[in-house]
Amino acid sequence: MSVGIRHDDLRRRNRAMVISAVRRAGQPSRTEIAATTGLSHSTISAISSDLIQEGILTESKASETVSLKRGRPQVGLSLNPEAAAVLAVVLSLNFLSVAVIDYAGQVVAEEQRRLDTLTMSRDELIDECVAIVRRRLEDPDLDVRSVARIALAIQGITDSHARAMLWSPITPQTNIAFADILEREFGIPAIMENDCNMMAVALRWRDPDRYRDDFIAILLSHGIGMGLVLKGELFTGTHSSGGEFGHMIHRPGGALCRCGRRGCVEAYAGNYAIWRNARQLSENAEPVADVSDAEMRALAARARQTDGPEREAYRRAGEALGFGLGSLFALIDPAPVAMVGASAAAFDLIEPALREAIAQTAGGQYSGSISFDTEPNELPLIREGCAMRALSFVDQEIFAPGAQGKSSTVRKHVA
Amino acid sequence: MSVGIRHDDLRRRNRAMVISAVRRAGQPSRTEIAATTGLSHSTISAISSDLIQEGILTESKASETVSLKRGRPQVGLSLNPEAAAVLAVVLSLNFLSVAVIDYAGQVVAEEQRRLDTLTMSRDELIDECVAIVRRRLEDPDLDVRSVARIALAIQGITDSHARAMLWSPITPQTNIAFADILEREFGIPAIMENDCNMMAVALRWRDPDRYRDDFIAILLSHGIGMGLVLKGELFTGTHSSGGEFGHMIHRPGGALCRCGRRGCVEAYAGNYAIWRNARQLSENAEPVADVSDAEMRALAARARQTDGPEREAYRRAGEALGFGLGSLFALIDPAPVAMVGASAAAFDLIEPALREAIAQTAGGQYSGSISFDTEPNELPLIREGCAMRALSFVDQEIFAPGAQGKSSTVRKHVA
DNA sequence: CAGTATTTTTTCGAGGCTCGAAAAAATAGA
DNA sequence: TCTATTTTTTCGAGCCTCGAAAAAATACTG
Repeated sequence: MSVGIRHDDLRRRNRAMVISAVRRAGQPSRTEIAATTGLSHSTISAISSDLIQEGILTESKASETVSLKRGRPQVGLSLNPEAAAVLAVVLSLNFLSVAVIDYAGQVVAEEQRRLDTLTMSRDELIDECVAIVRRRLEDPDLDVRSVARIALAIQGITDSHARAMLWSPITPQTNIAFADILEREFGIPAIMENDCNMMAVALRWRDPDRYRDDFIAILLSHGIGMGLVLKGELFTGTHSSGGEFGHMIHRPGGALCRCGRRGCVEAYAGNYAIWRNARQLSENAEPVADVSDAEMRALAARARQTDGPEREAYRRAGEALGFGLGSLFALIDPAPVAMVGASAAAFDLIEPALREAIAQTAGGQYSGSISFDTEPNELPLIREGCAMRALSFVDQEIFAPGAQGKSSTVRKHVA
Repeated sequence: MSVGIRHDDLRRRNRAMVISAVRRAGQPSRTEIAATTGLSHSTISAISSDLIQEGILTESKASETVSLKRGRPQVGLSLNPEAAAVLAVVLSLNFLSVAVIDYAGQVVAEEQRRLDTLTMSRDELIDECVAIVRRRLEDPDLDVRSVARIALAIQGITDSHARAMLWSPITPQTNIAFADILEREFGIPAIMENDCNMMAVALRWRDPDRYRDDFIAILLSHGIGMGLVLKGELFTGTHSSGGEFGHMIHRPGGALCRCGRRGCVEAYAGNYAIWRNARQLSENAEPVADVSDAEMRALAARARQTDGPEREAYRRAGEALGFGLGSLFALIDPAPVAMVGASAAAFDLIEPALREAIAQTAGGQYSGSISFDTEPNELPLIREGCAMRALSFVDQEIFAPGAQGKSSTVRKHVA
């Protein structure tokens, strides 16, 4: 059962709320914060004065343009970029990238590397991640003491405690506790997140009007992934990152999937599946390890040109996605969908069959109202989500801590 | 964004927590409550003394048997049965029942009625519900002023605000705002809930060890329904009661479902589907309106006796349920499952194919650890859940109200 | 049976927090 | 320069929770 509210929780929670209001609004005045949080002006005044003194917020002569109004002008509050920094590490197929982000959310440094993740050993994989983080931390421009959090996103399944990668299509290795490893190595709290979940987090920040409380982000790539936000909360499984939309069953006993099972949505809609069908190979043909973006673009071009096996392959992908979404909508009610990843550029080929399939399912009654948006470039999205995730942690756990963490390293250096 | 915590919320929340602790534990002492809530002894003392004075809790010389210990004996706190009462109304196929439950959770009166729901008009349906409630409220043994809530459970889809039935298999009528109707008629707050969700609520109260934070209740009946608890919360759709497990797609374009679509899980696992397959009718055959329990028992008996079409029908039901659960487990991770309803008595016929199917899905890696429990009698479960739902409302909204509701009718009569 | 040990519950003062009202600050218009 | 207006801070009041100590209620002990 949930625990009672202690007296000191009050301040902590309201501090967190003020910080979060500032992060959302950018440069709100105290009055605006009072309005959005529902707290009184006096309380906001007290809390924000604390936060400014601690170096977490700064005053900035806000909205000079809007000072057409009479009366004392509003003073904008903004996040102090120097209050902390976080690292966002993204590990995907044959690619590793890291970005340093200041407390206000600006990227201050980054580095990218090509790897051969499929053939690397466990230790090589770990070493590369540790090394790229170390290089960033050794950057003389960066105050290492200010780095408060490392967030690592990976394609694949992570555990629900955000500690480890359990399984990933980018490597044959399994169960690597990246978060624990980085934490031990650098003494900085780390979390391990699923890439699609981070896409969803980023979409929420990018377009809060469209992606508010309930929406779905689907990654159309070599595999099929999903990030799901329900009732304003990232939806995760109880043991793992969950939301393995790509491995819902489309046709029992059907096409061979990369996961070794049969009939998964991915076995019809993943790049390898589209490629396999376009070449008219058997459904039992072993999934290929990778199909280049260029090759997929060529497939899509041919599909647009002539009504051949390529077009049929995309049609089947749409059908699988449609029935999958239909089953999903039976469980959670329809919501806006973002199609992310290289194959989202071919969504025109996928959409007709997808809509036709949804119309045959329980979600069909709403099928007109279901809207799709496409975003071909997943990497920036994942990195952005990762950064926001890490920053939210700093907001809540470090700058609005429970009694035990009152004197953290980070706070000291700012004061 | 969530709202700030005002100062007066504190007491309210902690009051609610104390009440809920008492409801869960039965007869806890103040010391026990302090332990489970994490609040100090002084706080618990203050709050419970308030609650006793207001007639919500009563002291009861607790645990006379356990008074073997030294020291001042613990005084048990329990819910005052007279503090309030709620009505639990359950409307299912051809059947209407109502129960009056006191604040401590004991049934004090009940009434049941057979109807012909499939042929009744909208007004007849509403009138029957209003009439049965009125008869209970006119009972001279009942203090009407103490009735604080009416909860109505129905098979079918309800809206997410718990106001209306949107669609139900028990009647051709749609969109009946039962909650609003009852509320207007009697001036008592009412809610409209989905039957399977109430099953899940009841299971949590009955066996909190097994059904704690994550579990699934599946109704195997004429149709297939589901109640889902995730992270300790009842899972509902954003617009409707959600969790329409029975209408996930098992085989695209497959057997004809009662909902008019094709290939739903229910079209293989609902009573009418089993009956249809056992008779070796076409998958396109119109679903029959009802199959009697006796007939289903006869089918099951034949299936156990000889390896004929009956056994095959149950096998197909198991397969559909298995693939459906497998897809569900891809999204939410495996969890304990309760199979409820008359067909749960035939679960021995269903289970082998079900497990075999799950093993072929993403949930398969855990298939050994997935445990099923059966409960053939859904009605008591639904009523129990309904009652607990209504009582929880009274606990939280009436006895631990926000500033506006401080002087409710109910409170006055108790004081 | 009186005295002691033990456990539960209440009492009481201290310390925090939020709130509303009033004051102070900062600007635009007259 | 003065006034109106809006934002922000200040200040006292009112709650709430907490810890420590006191009070209450029982079992053990000789």
